Formats: sequence, structure tokens, C-alpha cells
Amino acid sequence: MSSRDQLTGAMAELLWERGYAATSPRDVMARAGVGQGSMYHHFGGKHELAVEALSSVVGKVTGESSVLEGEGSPLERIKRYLTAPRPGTRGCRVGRMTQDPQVVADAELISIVASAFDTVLDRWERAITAAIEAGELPDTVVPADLARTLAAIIQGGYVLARAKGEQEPMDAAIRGAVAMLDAAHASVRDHD
Amino acid sequence: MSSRDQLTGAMAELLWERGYAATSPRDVMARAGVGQGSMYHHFGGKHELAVEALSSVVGKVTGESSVLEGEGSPLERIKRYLTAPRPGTRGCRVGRMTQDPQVVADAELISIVASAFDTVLDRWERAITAAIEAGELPDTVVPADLARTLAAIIQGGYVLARAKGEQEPMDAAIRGAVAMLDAAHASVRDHD
DNA sequence: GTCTATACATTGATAGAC
DNA sequence: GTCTATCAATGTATAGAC
Repeated sequence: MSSRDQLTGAMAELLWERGYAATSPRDVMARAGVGQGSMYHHFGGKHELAVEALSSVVGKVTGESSVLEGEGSPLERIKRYLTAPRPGTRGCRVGRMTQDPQVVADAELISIVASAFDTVLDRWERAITAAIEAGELPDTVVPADLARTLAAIIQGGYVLARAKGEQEPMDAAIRGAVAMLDAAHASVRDHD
Repeated sequence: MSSRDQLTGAMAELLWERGYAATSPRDVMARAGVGQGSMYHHFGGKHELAVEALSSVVGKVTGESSVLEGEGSPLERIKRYLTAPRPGTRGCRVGRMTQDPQVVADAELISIVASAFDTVLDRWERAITAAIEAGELPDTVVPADLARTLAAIIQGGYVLARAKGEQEPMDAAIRGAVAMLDAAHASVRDHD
């Protein structure tokens, strides 16, 4: 693997583990196993390296086809996506960036984060719309709203898990969400 | 106001605006309008000052009686608490700390955060239990789970709002949550 | 109690040899 | 392309005068 790839890989890991502000070029070079000159040859500096690393992470996450667009009924897909395994205490690779003041102040970095959420929210919205059309959710539900609610539950689950240093709050938040979706589903069926 | 109070106040503000790692003792002293000697006279260092400032913030937030324990039916109180104004792009004073690697690694700081969430989650849980007993939510709902779901929606709402630099994602997430609670409520009534 | 001066490590970047 | 040496600025803390 090239020095360049070693560097973006190491930066991606460190962005996840420590965030942007807390990661120094020295940390990245040490993990990548390359010298200082190598890094400043391939990249203009920390900012440029982070842009490339974060873009790569977001590309991988939003590039792969989502469970939300897979097999099964819309509500099944929604619940399957919600209950997919998520190590809560490690935090979200993308969402964690929003709490880093240096990232939010950096137009280029925050726009990568914003567009990643746009992509995910769009998938949520389409799955929810399909669920309403399939009669699995009441038509009083606004897809754009519920999309943000469900995305927030995952993001907030990470916050709760990190606050306690345990996985359980994340899992509990997801179980509660699924229970609410089931109750909403029940409220539609009863009106048939 | 004493220098000591100026310092804790300034640190509390900066913890909110920039987090712990990104706040230097120099920043705090500048905002507090005191010299260096003054700070190191009152506090052992940055850590000690942050502990006092964060404890004070958490004390104020969890000390005041919550809307969750106020007037109205349990479900009304839950919805009123959810829809209380929250400037999303500023982030949560407490929740933001969980994404700061230096805070999570600091046993004293993270325990302040954890206990703040414990307090809030306990209030959520009691209100939800009361709503179930009042027949406003289905008894299939697990209070401890839904408490974490609703707390996560607020925390995740901050993340989405900061990602976009807008208030709207937070408000949308809350509207979606209220809609789901209403749907769940409907599913109970129909079974009467 | 508060101030200024100073110390020492780390950060992010540059210079220049190979 | 990669290395080591070095730099100016900043972060955190101490010293010592008043």
C-alpha cells in the first residue's frame, strides 16, 4: 500500500477515534508509519489530508447499497436498518465530527458531513414514504420529519452510549424506536 | 462577582462553544478578564476548573424542576418537553462533551456527564410509566427503552442541526417524534 | 489574591539533504 | 518520494513580585 493510502487510512481512523482537532499530523504519520516529509509531499497539510480521509469514509458509507433499499416490506427494511449492529461507544464516524468546533468552522469539512447526512436522510425518506403507501405507517406521518427522527435516534444513541461508556443505551433507544413504529403500524391496521 | 465565579462562568461558556480540548486556560482567563496567577490560585489547572464549571452547569440543568414533572397529563407533559425551544446549532451543553476524547478519557468529567443523563432519563422513565398507566401509550412500551429513544431524539437532533448549520432538522426530528407518540396513543384508544 | 515573566512540551508547517 | 532538522505559535503550568 502506498504512503499516500497509509496516510489517508491512518487519518480516517484517528478522525473516528479522536476527532479532527485532537489529531495532530505527528499522530497520523506515526500510525501510518511514514516520515514528515512524506506527508507534506502528498498533502498540503492536516486540513487537506482530513478532507481526503473524510471524503473517503463518507464515500464508502454512502456508496454501498443500504439495507433501507434492500429486500422486504418498507417497514421491515426500516426496522432491519435500525437494528443493524452499531458499536455505540465508538461513536459515529460522521456524526462525531459535528461536535468538533474546528470541523464546524471549516466550510469544506462540514460540507462533507452535511452531504453525507443528506444522502442518508434521503434514503430514510424514501423508505418511509413507501411504508406509508404500503399502509404500514399512518398517512399522518410526514416522511421528511420521521426521517430526521429516526436518524436522530441513531445519532443520539451514540451520545447516550458514550456518556455511559456502555452499548446498552444505544440498544435500548433502538428497541424503543421499533416499539413506537410497531404501535404506529397497529394504529393503521385498526382503521382498516 | 468574584474572580473565581468569573472563571467558572467563562469556562462553562467555552465548554459549550468549543468543548474541553479546544479550550485553553488562556482563552478562559481572557474571557473572565483575569490574569494567569488568579486562575492558578483558585484552581489546580484546566481540569479542576472544568470539573467545577461542568458540575455547576449540570447542577443548574438538573436542579430546576422539569416540564416532565409539571402540569397536565403525562403524554401532554412529554410532548411539551419535547417541543420546548432548543437552539439546535449550538449543541447540547452536556451531550457535546461525549464526543470530546479528552472528556471521555477523564473519569471525573465523564462521570458528571453520565450522572446528568441518569437524572434526565429517570424523569423520562417516570413520565412514560405514568402515560402507560393513564392509557395514553400502549403497555407494550418499555419505559426504560422509550426514555432512551426520546432522549436520543433530542441529542441526535443537535447533531443533525449542527451538520446542516440550521435549526430545521432539530424541529423536524421533534415533530416526527410527536407524530409517532400520537400514532401510538391512537393505537391504544382503538383497543378500548 | 492578583499580576507579569518565564519555562517547557506540543502543534502544524518549512527547509533542505538524499 | 522520503528523510531529518528546525521553526514560530500555542498550550499548560510554575516562579516570584506586589
